[in-house]
Amino acid sequence: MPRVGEGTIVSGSCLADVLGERVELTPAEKSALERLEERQRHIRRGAILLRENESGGELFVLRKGLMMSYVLLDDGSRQILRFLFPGDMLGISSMIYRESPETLCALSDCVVCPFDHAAFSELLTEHPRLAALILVFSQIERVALTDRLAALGRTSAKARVAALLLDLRNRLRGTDKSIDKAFALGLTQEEIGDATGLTAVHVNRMLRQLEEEGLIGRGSGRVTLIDERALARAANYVDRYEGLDLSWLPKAR
Amino acid sequence: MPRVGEGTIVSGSCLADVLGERVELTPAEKSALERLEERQRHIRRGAILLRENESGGELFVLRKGLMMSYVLLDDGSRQILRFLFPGDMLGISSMIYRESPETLCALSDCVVCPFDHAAFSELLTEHPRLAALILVFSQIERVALTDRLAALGRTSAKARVAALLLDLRNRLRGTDKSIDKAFALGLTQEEIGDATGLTAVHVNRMLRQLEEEGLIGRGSGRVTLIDERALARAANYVDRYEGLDLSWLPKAR
DNA sequence: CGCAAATTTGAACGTAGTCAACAAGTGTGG
DNA sequence: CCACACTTGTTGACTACGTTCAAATTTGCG
Repeated sequence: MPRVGEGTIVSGSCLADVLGERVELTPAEKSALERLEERQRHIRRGAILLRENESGGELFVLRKGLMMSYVLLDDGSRQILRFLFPGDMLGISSMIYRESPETLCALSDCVVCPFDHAAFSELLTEHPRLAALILVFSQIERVALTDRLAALGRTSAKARVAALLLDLRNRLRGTDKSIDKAFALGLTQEEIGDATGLTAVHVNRMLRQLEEEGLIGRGSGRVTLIDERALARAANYVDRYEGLDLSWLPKAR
Repeated sequence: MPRVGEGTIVSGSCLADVLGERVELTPAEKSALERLEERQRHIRRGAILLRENESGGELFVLRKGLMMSYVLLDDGSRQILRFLFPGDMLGISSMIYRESPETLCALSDCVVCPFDHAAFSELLTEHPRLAALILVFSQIERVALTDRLAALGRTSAKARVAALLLDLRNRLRGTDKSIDKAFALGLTQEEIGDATGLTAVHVNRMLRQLEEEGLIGRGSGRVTLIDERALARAANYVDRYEGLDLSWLPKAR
């Protein structure tokens, strides 16, 4: 994909790529999705796209980079809710609430495509099958959240860290097929802690322990999943982007 | 509402009641929702409507009673994901996955209305505004889950128990306006623990502590929220059924 | 190269878990 | 109507996982 500048229009749609992996999209559907990604905005690492309790006039499709959503509690601690990858739709919840329930923040330099509420609303009415697919992805996200809920409620620190590593790798592979066992995780241990409900100090100990047990390797900011089977076992991990049944989807328009 | 027997057809729709609180439904929309609740099934306390990893051929609307969804981890522990109240739609996730990611279980004697995938799919295509509303409720549920994720990841045992009590009361009040400060919680301390990621023993201590501090009262299976303000403060609680903006919804058909 | 951020490690502490015993309900069948 | 069994709730003593605090070390960036 060519490198593009602020505001440049490029063909293609990350969202269409993601949805297109699940169903064969019609030309009308593709062009409707492309329209959502007509505009683009480049944002820097650390930039906040939308702040908790502020109102968000726009939705976004993440086209490039890694982002996260989080909430701050009033003791100042942070809970990272979700990592966001290219093709993910951002800010649906900011649309249904007057004040956003979460902050959207870039973990690397990113490219996002903003579109407004009306465009989203129109998409839902004009393309019932896409509406259903958006509901499907909303449910996948919901189930992924319940997995994490169970992890925080009922599993050990080591299991949570292992689950995060597996999930991150799998989701990164979604957009970069060259990733296999090793990858740059692009998160600080502080961030891993805020995602898993642990302190940075304890995350460090758990990573070390996973390394000593031969489950992972580490070096120069990269992690290698050495014994994936054992990791998945330690983590109770299920890939929620597999095992889908979309046979019930309505006809495309 | 008259007491009805197995298979009896009654007018009205719990789902329409819930959605109707947010928008003015058209007659066509109402009748489409009523069609989902044509059949009813009575289930006993403790009955399992759908088991994790089994395939669910149907969706349901909960019409009466209290249910929960949970997952079991392979060490045998349980994480309760969500409590389900009248008007809630159950089993959407069992529709998009070949195997259900969660178990649905009745906490009291319940009445549910089963409908099939085709009926749901048809609803989405025939009524774009209802499709959007279902997406809205899916997002509310998602945000409620992120609140709980933050609670499990970053708050104390006492805060989690307080949050559960507040949430339960608020949701019960959704269907029974007579409930104010006192209510029968209908959960064992074991269940409260499985929802909050604690042990039953520790839940007991936290309830006692909340009682000793004068935040709640307890007696004969009922809980009274004495100092609601202090409870909400202790719990970081936000009611996610408030503060909605649905002005962007598409036109009704 | 120099500084700030991130990682690493150790020691002490505390929240919540575990185990165990008992009490109080709850429902069932005699 | 009571006796019995079983579930649920209550309490105490002990344990352990993860946190906190502090300091040293490494990394990465301007």
